[in-house]
Amino acid sequence: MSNVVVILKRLKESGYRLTRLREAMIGELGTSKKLLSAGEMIEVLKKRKLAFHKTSIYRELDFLIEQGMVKKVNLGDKEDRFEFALMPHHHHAVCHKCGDIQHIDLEEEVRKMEHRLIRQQFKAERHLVEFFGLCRNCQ
Amino acid sequence: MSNVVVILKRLKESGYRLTRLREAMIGELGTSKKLLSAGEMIEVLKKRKLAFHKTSIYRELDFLIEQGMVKKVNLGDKEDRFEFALMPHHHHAVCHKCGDIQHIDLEEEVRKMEHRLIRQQFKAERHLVEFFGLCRNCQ
DNA sequence: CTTCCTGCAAATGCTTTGCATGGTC
DNA sequence: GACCATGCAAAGCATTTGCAGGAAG
Repeated sequence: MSNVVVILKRLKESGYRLTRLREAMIGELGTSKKLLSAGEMIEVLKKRKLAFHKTSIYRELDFLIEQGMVKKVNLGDKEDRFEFALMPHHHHAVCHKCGDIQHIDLEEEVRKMEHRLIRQQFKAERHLVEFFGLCRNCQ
Repeated sequence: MSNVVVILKRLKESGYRLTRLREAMIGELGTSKKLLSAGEMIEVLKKRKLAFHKTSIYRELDFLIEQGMVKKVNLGDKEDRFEFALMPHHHHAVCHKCGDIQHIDLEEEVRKMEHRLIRQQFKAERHLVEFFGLCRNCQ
């Protein structure tokens, strides 16, 4: 069952409504190859000719985060970006040409980094590990 | 010769002036244990009873970046933070309790990560690798 | 006394809030 | 019909810009 369906189902079970906008936003998050920011979400939905107000996008994103369905990802620019919270912890390789992202597993190397930090008496709890460059199609 | 002195010297040689505010800001960047954001710079200098206008802080930070003396570092929050550009590439271990930072060298592990990406046909050009946790004093 | 620097006021851009209306179940 | 969701207007906040006055050399 796709993440999109799982999320819609959970929200429904919690007594929340399945509105046009909510379904569209969750759908976009599920299919977009890029990590969308609030502004990009607004643009994408405008292109789909949906009628809505910006305010609702910000509110809905906050709502989805509160519900634990979505989480913020920061790629070092000022915009918060959003992705489903359901997937296991991972990192991103972001193509700066087409915006496409690959989800990558770097846990092994991250663990080594954390060990190095322990030797320096720093107890790591959270990290930010993201890469930017060119994807296979854009090289 | 300290970074602070080097920067003041270079600016002077380029025909720029050494004003109270400029010297104070460069001094703070040189001595702060935290990575300062524009807002924090404003607070710190206010505490020192310097008279100045916010605008000047933003303008001066931009100026120092243009001159190549300072660079922006993003730690995944919305605020840009600033540090001297003179030091070699490095990463940060940020204590979320006291804000203190350690500069760390993780080049070896980063190179391994980049190799893993190459195997997935992604050509890495830039990365964001930062850690958050507790420093030796705060554990 | 030149030209760099700064203060101030206002504009910008993104995000949030309050309140009334509308839509979903 | 109840209550969640949305539209709209206005407020907030960090940052930027234009212009005129101030100070470093």
